Amino acid sequence: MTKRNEETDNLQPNRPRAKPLDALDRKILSALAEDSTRSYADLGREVGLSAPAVHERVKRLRATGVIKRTSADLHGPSLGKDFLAFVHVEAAGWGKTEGVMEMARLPEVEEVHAVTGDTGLILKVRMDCPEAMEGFLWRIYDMPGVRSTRTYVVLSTHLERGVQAGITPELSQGDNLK
Amino acid sequence: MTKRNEETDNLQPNRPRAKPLDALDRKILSALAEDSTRSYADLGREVGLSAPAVHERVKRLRATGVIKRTSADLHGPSLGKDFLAFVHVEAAGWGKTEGVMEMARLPEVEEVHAVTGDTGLILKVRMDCPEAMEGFLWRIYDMPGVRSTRTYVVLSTHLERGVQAGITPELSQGDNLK
DNA sequence: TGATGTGGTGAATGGTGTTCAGCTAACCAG
DNA sequence: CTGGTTAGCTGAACACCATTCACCACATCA
Repeated sequence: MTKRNEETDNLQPNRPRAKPLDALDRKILSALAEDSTRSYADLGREVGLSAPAVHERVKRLRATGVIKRTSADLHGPSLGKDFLAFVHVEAAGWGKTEGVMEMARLPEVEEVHAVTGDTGLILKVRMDCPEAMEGFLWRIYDMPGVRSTRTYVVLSTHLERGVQAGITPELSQGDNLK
Repeated sequence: MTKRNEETDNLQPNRPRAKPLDALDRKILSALAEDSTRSYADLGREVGLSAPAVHERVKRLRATGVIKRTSADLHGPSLGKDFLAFVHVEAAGWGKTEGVMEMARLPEVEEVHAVTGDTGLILKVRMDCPEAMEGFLWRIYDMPGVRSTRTYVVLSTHLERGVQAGITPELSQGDNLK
């Protein structure tokens, strides 16, 4: 029944961050990042807490935006999207303006990043077939300011996962020692 | 409890695919990709089915691998991972051998793709700070066969989402007409 | 036409999410 | 040192939801 509060996702670094995430939080996050269908009782058994305690923490992690959302990860090829590519876009003079939002609206686009280096924008796009790619690139070129693109077609994906919680102690420099 | 069966992800188009995914399946998938905490009764109300019917379909979609898993999407900066980058790796003579698996074991690495174009491998990596990036690149260079790398530091992310179900009818060319 | 299988429904049930009152320990002010 | 306040955990209670089941409708096919 969780409401969709996705507007606070990665736009703001999340305002109401009061608690600095202790080791138990990280364990819970790590487990939920792997499989969010596990019961609170189950998680509690693993980290040494009661079910309501785990529930309380997860609720807080959601509210503070540490858990952006919980989603089903779909298999591209099963949905007819056999074609994955990264597209580097070189555009003139729009930092985070209209053009970026326009790209984000295209259903093929999964990621849009502004980057340093020999390009300005990196897009991750997934679609049916190479022909669809051609049409997609035309649409990109139609956008004002787009100078050039470079496409990297993915031949095989060997790893594709979300943000890792990272339970290694050296990652957090003052959390669980209290 | 889901094991990491990422090696069968888009290498095979998934074996036990019997059903060709009708429009209702896509609606359900689209909804679950947005928010997998919604109840079956709720989903059923949206697509016009009873709760057990939706449950049956979701169970099948899981079994056939269309739903790879359901996971909590974490917020990098809240976990101390403020630094995101794409690394292009040029390596000599290993297609999908040991080196790729070695990279996938590094906790900073979120994605590994073999691509066409002026590079061989694209890595998506997330870590604490630029200093960590330096150490990471050293480890990459230590791997046998690595010739060169090119790093694109992400300045801002404007979109980051999973595979879209794509309910637009023209995407599937012969699915729901039976 | 009758057998078979697929996929749906509504009702029943067991498990899980969720709430609540109370307990404990830490912290702070007096 | 002591009393008040707060944060966070626990076990019990409750409501809701996932899951199962028997039954049914419809399409397919011998």
